[in-house]
Amino acid sequence: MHKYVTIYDLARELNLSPATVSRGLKKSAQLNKHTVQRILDKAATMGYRHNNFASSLRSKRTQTIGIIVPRLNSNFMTSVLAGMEDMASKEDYHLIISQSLEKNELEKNNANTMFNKRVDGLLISICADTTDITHLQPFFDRNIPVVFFDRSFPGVESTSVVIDNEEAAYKATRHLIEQGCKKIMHLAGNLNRDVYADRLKGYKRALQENNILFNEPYLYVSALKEQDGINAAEYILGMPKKDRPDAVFCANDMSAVHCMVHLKQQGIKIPDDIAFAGFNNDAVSRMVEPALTTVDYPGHSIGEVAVTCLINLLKGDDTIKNTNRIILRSSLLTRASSTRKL
Amino acid sequence: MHKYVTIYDLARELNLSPATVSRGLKKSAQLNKHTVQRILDKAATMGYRHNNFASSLRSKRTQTIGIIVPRLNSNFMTSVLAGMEDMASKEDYHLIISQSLEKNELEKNNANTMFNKRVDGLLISICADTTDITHLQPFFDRNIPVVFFDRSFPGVESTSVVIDNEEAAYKATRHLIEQGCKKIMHLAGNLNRDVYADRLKGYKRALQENNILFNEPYLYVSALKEQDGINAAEYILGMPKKDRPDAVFCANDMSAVHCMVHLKQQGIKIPDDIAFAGFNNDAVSRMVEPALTTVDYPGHSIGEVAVTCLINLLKGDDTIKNTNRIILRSSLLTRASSTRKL
DNA sequence: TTTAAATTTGCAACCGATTGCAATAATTTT
DNA sequence: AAAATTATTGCAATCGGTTGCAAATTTAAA
Repeated sequence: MHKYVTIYDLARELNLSPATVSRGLKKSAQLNKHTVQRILDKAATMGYRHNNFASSLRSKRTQTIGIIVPRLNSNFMTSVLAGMEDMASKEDYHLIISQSLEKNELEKNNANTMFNKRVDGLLISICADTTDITHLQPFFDRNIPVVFFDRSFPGVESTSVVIDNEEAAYKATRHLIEQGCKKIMHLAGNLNRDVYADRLKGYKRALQENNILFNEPYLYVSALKEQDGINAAEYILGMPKKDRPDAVFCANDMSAVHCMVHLKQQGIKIPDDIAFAGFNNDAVSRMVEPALTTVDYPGHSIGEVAVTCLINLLKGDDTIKNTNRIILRSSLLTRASSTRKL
Repeated sequence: MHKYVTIYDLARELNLSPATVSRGLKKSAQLNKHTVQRILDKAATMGYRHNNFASSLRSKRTQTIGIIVPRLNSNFMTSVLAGMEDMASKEDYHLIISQSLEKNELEKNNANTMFNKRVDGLLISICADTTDITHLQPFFDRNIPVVFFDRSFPGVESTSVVIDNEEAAYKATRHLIEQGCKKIMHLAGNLNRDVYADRLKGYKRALQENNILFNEPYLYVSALKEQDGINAAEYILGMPKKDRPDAVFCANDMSAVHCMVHLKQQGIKIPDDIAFAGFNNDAVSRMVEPALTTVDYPGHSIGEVAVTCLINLLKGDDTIKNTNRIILRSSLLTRASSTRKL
């Protein structure tokens, strides 16, 4: 069982002081280049490893960014994380990832853990049933930067990195209208989350601009999970035939796919009877038949931008401090589920 | 901007020594219960937060478990993580999660980071192109326990938590045979990974027991990704009709679904022309039409067991040290993709 | 009541890296 | 050659808990 090599061990071997070794290991310019090289060489041969605890204890920096997401289980989220990882490692930051599973309780716990682990900054996409962000207060109190991504919290001062959900939803809905649909239903998510509220707005705007009245029964709010898609399908099937929608715009792909599949099993033709559009461009959107029209969400970029933004805050860049909303472009991917031969 | 409260602050306020406060905060039995309560109360009112660095520096324990997975992006993996999280938090351990994206290079980096972060133990599911585990040597050298889960490494001494892939594959294949299929193809993953090698073995055993000769062209090895499923479909379509398989057993759901969908688009009837079975019980298996017969993989349990096992090792439980393979039960979920009306 | 035993609490030396300031050594300048 | 700079390196305090051992206090036994 090896013991850990410390800067004291190196110092002894090299006849230098620990202070010099410490500086040498980070290639301090104030040291003789030759000395630096000797230190690095010796460190390599002796198998020295930096001790983050000693370092963080003293310097009060951890080079760690905490990340809290609702769920890791989506194509979108993994892209976001990949983008974050890319940027962070370039700047020598590590990530600690945790998921709230859409439960406020867990989100609180995670925030607490992150705080105790003394992350230098926090990236968070808040979960569905979060109604206040007092659990982030410790971060605010100590000026630990927090950046929201994807789902931000209304009225918060921190920077958030998002897409224009209203616009994306508008485009998707308009596309359905252009395909000749007039009775468009919307499967919305939890309207407390601005992403879903905004998508609803975009949907309504598209209707309005095309002189279609918003029809309350065509709004179906749920958690957008597997079962919710099926329930929505049942809801549609329960309507008198003449009242059934001729298109459904869903706030995520998961619910869209399940709804679609369930309707298909009941003999409904997609897109001819009912056209479909989703949101996220998850893998399932390409798997289902017909392939699902959806909004391509630039996950990787969101991740990169969020980390960049956070690191700028850590560096004390004030120009970013004032920017409290960064909006990235998304685009509509038109596929067979909504393409009608007019 | 608040300052952090330390045990010295508490000690001063309470007229106690820092040592006593330290013990009080962890409810040491050697302290007077009343004193402990006073300490906890004061800590709460003063907003004391434990400093992990100081603590870890001294105690050489971090209460952190490192986790390296190939990809987070699957139902199976998130279940595993949820299971791990459940167990770990019960024992006051935190998790650091990272993904190798199936790249050995990244896996090495991640292992290195974990090591530098001084995780108390490591849980790892090795990636597809890992051929040696020298990057884990630092852990072995320092007796930091490593537990493999799902995908272990052949010949390694560490404990691994897995399912009986051979048996599961055997059952799936036998099921296809029972449905009357005789020309059964197998989409295998990277055969360097024992999970995939074992599934191939189980497949072969089922054939053998039913006097079906293993036919080389019916083995298709790939990375089992989206495109690979499609390629496999093309491969099948490229065969003379009479040689085409009447069933396909895939080593994961992703490839199965894409292969199925692609074949369907070419007019092949599932399950009548070709029956399908997958592996993992991912969400997509329930989404596709017809729903995919698959092997239910007890992700949550694997996670729980792996963590329990690791924590036992950390506690120095030797009975576990000798157990170097824990095998969990899996079961076959029969769905429409393989059910033939005989 | 005295003594032994058990219960509580404190002392002080860590853990390993960081950093302001001082000291020494090497170069330049006068 | 002496003085002034500049380049290198070291001293020593510090970060905040932890823990073996001793000291002090309380309780039980004699």
